[in-house]
Amino acid sequence: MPRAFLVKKARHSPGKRNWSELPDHERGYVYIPVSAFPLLEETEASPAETALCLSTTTRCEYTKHTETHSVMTPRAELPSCTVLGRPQSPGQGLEVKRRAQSSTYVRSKIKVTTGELPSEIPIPPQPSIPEITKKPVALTTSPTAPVSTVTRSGTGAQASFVCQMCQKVFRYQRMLNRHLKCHSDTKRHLCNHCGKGFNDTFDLKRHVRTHTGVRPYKCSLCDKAFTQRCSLESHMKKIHGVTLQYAYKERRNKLYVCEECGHTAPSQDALLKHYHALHPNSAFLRGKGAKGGRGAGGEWGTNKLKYH
DNA sequence: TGTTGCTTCGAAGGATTC
DNA sequence: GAATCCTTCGAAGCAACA
Repeated sequence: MPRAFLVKKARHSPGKRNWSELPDHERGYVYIPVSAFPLLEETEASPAETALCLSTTTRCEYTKHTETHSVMTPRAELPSCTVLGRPQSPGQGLEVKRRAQSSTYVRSKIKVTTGELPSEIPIPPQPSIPEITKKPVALTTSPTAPVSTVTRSGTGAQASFVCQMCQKVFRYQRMLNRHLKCHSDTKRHLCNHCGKGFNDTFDLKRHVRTHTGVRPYKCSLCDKAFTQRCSLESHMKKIHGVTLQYAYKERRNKLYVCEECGHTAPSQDALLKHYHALHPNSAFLRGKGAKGGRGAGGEWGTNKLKYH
């Protein structure tokens, strides 16, 4: 039984994961043994997880990264064959075994709400969020500065918005507004699988991949695939000694991911065609129809509860 | 028991859309 | 201009292994 099964360790990083630091009884979460809750195991193992097809490419593929880079970098190949039903390569046995073990562990960590499904979770009262003073005031970095007010100083690019909770400074009010959500225990985006809440849509989307098994980022040098790009890049660096040549905070090529099966497409149109061809009844397409087509699966898997 | 690799997620910056 | 979406960085925690 995984160690994390019954023990919930406290986070020691101040100001981080405050939501997780809430006692379980206050959040309504309990840990439920997989063995005692077989349905969980069944419902969380998506077809994508079991049928995720990984390329057997082992040679190093070099490609020109982008027009903006003159450096030749090994390409972190993105899966093009993550279609359901594709057989797995023979050399994948060990990896599959590891993943299976890993999956069991991951599932055992899943927290399940003791109450209703997310869509029926009662909306708690919105915690008070500090107001932002409209009147520009002098921004001071003095440790003796009052901390009970959110302040703004300067104008235009020089403007600064300070969080009264942690004294962090932001260039834009929208940044501060979003930051203030971090101090709130209320999460607007709830996972349909486990009920966990997130501040951001993409945080939820990313989290849902832990339930669906979608791993869009595939290593071109081995069979491993990852849910996040940084995981792949870390893997490439540590395992294969390949450091992708990107500038600090440089944007990578956008990846269009089918959250149903993990298939990746080079463009939004290609992704749409894929959805129409293989997942005509997907939540993605339903959302597209409802919204008139915005974003690349932005609302997929979300269960938004708007408080404002 | 310490190290390594992987998974997961908080949080902020920037881009896109309304 | 605000809201939303996406990318990116970094850190915590776990399993596997030497």
